[in-house]
Amino acid sequence: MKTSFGEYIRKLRTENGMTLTQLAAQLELDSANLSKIENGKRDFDEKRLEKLATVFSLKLDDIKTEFFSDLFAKKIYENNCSMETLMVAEEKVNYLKSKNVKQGEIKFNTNE
Amino acid sequence: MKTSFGEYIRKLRTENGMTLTQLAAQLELDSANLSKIENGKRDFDEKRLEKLATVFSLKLDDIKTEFFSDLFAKKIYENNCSMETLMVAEEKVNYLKSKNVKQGEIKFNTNE
DNA sequence: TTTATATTTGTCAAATATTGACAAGTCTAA
DNA sequence: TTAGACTTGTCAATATTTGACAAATATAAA
Repeated sequence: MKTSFGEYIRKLRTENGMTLTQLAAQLELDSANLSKIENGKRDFDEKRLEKLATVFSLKLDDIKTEFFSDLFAKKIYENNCSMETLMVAEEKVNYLKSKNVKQGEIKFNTNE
Repeated sequence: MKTSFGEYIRKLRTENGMTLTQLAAQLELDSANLSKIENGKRDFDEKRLEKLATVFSLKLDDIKTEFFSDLFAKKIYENNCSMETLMVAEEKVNYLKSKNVKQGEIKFNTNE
């Protein structure tokens, strides 16, 4: 968990004995760009998360956790955000979820 | 805390008896676009967070918490990420911090 | 109603950012 | 040295975001 997303991919790749060229082909991207991704000089494109999961037979959810947590951590670190930010984010997610459940189901009472 | 960033701005604005035009002028943006921001149809530009803090005499840290937590919550909600994502993000932030403290204290002036 | 102000919505070109692609470089192991 | 793996730099093509303006709607007071 304590790695950047680039390092995470590199680990997966080398553990499976693949070269940059081989993995890049499977992910349908340039090996030079994959190299940059692994070295944190480019971002991995969100739309390829599913391919990545397929190639390494991993659960998409686990890959997403790795991907988005990395995104958040970098933003927080770069912007010197307080750790409270994550707590508030959690509240907000729960709020969004409860708000949307009500929409989907029969709404008996609205909180607004 | 249970509001979008747009709703947060609107609350600040109306509580201070300002019109869209007035606040937009202070933030140096178009009032039509500020309207969209408040209604969640556009994103508030990160580079204006400081101006926002100044206008309402708020601590920049609090505004940042509101802003970034909103960003994260929306991403998590949209992508159906697990809540674990936030825990992992926390670990990663701590890792980035400890990594960089070490750089600052032990390593001197390495440019890589 | 009319008028003035406030807000919303649509659109579009300009400014930015991201991506794909390729060339040329380094590094390592035969 | 050669081959394969990897890295780095660059740039045009795409995509996204932004600023700006016009026009529509809403609200409230006269």
